Amino acid sequence: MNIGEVSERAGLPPKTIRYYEDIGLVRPLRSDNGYRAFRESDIHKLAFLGRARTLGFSIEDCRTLLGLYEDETRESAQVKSVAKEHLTAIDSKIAQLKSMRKTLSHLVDACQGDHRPDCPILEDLAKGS
Amino acid sequence: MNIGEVSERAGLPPKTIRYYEDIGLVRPLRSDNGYRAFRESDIHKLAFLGRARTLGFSIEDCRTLLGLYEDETRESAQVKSVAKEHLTAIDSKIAQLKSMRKTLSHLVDACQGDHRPDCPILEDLAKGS
DNA sequence: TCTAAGGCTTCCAGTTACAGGAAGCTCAAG
DNA sequence: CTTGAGCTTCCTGTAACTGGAAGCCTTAGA
Repeated sequence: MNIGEVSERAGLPPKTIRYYEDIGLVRPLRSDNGYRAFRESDIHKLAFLGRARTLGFSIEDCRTLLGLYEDETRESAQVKSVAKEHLTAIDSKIAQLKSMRKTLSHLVDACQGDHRPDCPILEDLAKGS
Repeated sequence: MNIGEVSERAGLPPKTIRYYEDIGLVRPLRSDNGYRAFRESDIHKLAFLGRARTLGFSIEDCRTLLGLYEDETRESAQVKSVAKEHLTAIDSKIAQLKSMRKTLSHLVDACQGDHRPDCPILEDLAKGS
């Protein structure tokens, strides 16, 4: 199967698929004309990767997860460990964003947003909280 | 004042300060020995930038905000507009992270995390939600 | 006076996960 | 036989820095 169809079926842009091959996440065969020839197993892997990326896992995490997926001797604890660390990272990102959001929304509310130059947002940035 | 002291006073690493000069956010003078010579106004700007970055504004937003800050003829509506757009972006990032968090925490909870290979996390990634 | 340690300089590479675009080969249709 | 779509590789750019190398400047101590 050519990259175009794979792209549709796996839900990933061709550029991304080529990139994943570049970094060794998938290894499609090649046809005589030089085109990539994907097997069902490649598509399966790509879809796996797409879903892992949707959950926010880094490429390196994805590589690890894919390795574990293909390793019959894995222990679920290994998978869980990767996922838990990622969950922690997500939590701290959320906390950071919420903190930004809080400050920023106060400032936005305090700003008149009219034609005059006076602005609490700039004042805050200028002198700190 | 040299970059080291400015770094401490503005709370930004020297590398970052040099970078900000590179991209034209600050324009410190130069001493005869070639060292950067920062004025109080430079430090003030750098601190402003540091706080704007802490609130998650992009460098380009920071450039805009700094420009507005120094523009006596600004209208607060311009500032508010930048801030509101950023707030919206923050909100959608939070929403996205929360969505990831929800799925992922369900999966993590469902995974035994023991020595056996069976893992709901991998199963989910393999076949999608 | 010489030296060694910092601090400063510039410049180049690496990071993350791709996207855009150019130049050129291949294939299917009319 | 030509045209257009699809494929290939390769190079560049993105965001916002960080790390490191090579080398100049300054200052304190032996």
